Amino acid sequence: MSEKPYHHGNLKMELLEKGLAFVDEHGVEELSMRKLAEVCGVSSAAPYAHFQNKEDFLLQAQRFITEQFTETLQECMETVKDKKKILLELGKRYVLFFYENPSYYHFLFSHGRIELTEYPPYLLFAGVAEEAFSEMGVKKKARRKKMLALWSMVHGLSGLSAMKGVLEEDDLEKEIEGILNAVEI
Amino acid sequence: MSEKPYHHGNLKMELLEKGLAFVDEHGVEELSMRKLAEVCGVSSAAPYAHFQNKEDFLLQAQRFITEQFTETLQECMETVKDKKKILLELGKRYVLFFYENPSYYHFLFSHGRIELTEYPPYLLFAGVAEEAFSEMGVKKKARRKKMLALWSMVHGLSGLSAMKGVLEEDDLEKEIEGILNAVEI
DNA sequence: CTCTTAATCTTATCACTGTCAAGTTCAAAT
DNA sequence: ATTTGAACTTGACAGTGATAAGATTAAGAG
Repeated sequence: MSEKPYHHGNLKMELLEKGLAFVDEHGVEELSMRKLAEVCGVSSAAPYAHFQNKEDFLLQAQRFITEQFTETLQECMETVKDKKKILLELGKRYVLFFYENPSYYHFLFSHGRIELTEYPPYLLFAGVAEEAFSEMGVKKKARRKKMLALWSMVHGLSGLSAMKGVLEEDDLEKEIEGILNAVEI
Repeated sequence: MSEKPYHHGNLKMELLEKGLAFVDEHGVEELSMRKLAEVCGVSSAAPYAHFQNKEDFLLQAQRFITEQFTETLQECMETVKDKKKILLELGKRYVLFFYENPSYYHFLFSHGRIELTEYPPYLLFAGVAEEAFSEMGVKKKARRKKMLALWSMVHGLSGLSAMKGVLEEDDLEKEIEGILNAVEI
C-alpha cells in the first residue's frame, strides 16, 4: 500500500524544506532543481508548477528562513525586558543565528537578492535602535548614523561568525558580547 | 593581416581581466567559462589550459582584485601620516572601494571562498589596528576585541555601500566618516 | 638550420543543468 | 456525471563545466 499518489499534496512546502536542508548540508552551489525534485521523489519539471524558476525558488526559500530568523529576533525582543540591554541582546541573537546556520549567511547575502530596506531583520533592528537611542537622549541626526554603525558591526560580525576559526568558540556568547561591547555607542 | 595567431600569447591575463570586467557588468552568476572564452576570441576549452576548473579561475580572479584592493589600502596607509586618523582613513578607503566596485563585494565574499586569516586586507587592517590601539594604551586582551568590532563594522558597512540606496551619496565620504565615527572606539 | 618537445589551443564529446511544451492524472466544483 | 483546472510526467532544447585526443607552434637542443 501507499503507492505514491500522482499528486504529492504538499510539494511546495517540501521543496522549500528539503531545499534548505540541502543548502545547509552541501551549500547553495550544489543545489539544482533536478536534484531537489529527486529528493522529493518527483519529476524534474514538477517544481516549476510552484516556482517560476530557480531564482524564484531561491527567493522564496530566503523569505522562508528570513521569517524564522525574524521570529527568533522578535522572541528575543519580548524576552528581554531591560531596554538598555535589548540592543546588545538583539545583536547577540543576530550573530548567533548565523553561527548556528553558517550556510544561511552566504545563502541570504551572496547574490544581492536582498533589498535591505525591505529586509525585516534590518527594519526590526533599526526600529529598536531608533527607540533605544531616542530614550538615551541621542539627537535625531546622530541616531541614524549610530544605528547604521551598529547594524554594520552586528551584520559584519555575523559574517565572521559564519566562518569557522575566527571567533573563540568555547564561550561564544561571552565572546560576541565582548566584541559588541568593545566599542561605545 | 593580423590573422589571429593560433597561440594567443597572453590568454591567462586576458581571461582574468575580461572575466572581471564581465563580472562587474553582469554579475558572477552570468559568467560562464564558455562565454569568457568567446569574449577572448578563443575556443571553449582553451581556458582549461590555464585554470584547473571554474572554481580555480574564480579563486585566481579574486586574488587578482584582492591584490589591487590591498595596494589601494597600502597606498592609503603611506599617504596618511597622522597615526590617530589612520584607522579611520583606512576604513573609509575600505568602504569606498566596494562602493566603487559593488559587484566585487558579492564576488569576493559570496561563495565562502575567502579564508579570512589569509586575507591580506584583513591582515593589514588587523596589523594597523593592533599598532594604533597599542599606542593608545589599550590593554592587550581588549585590542583583539576592539579590532574585530571595528573590522566587522567596516566590512559590514562595505556591504551596505555595495547596495545602492542605503547610503546618502551626495557627500559619501562625509557620510561614511560620520557612521564610522558614530561609535567610540 | 633541423629536430624535438612541451605548452597552447581546437574539436568533439560527455553528463548535467534550467526550462518549456505537450500530454496525463485526478480532486473538487458544477 | 461532467467539466475544469491545478498538479504532475515525459521528452525535448540550448547552455554549462569538463575531458580526451589531436593540431599548432614557440623555444630550446643538437
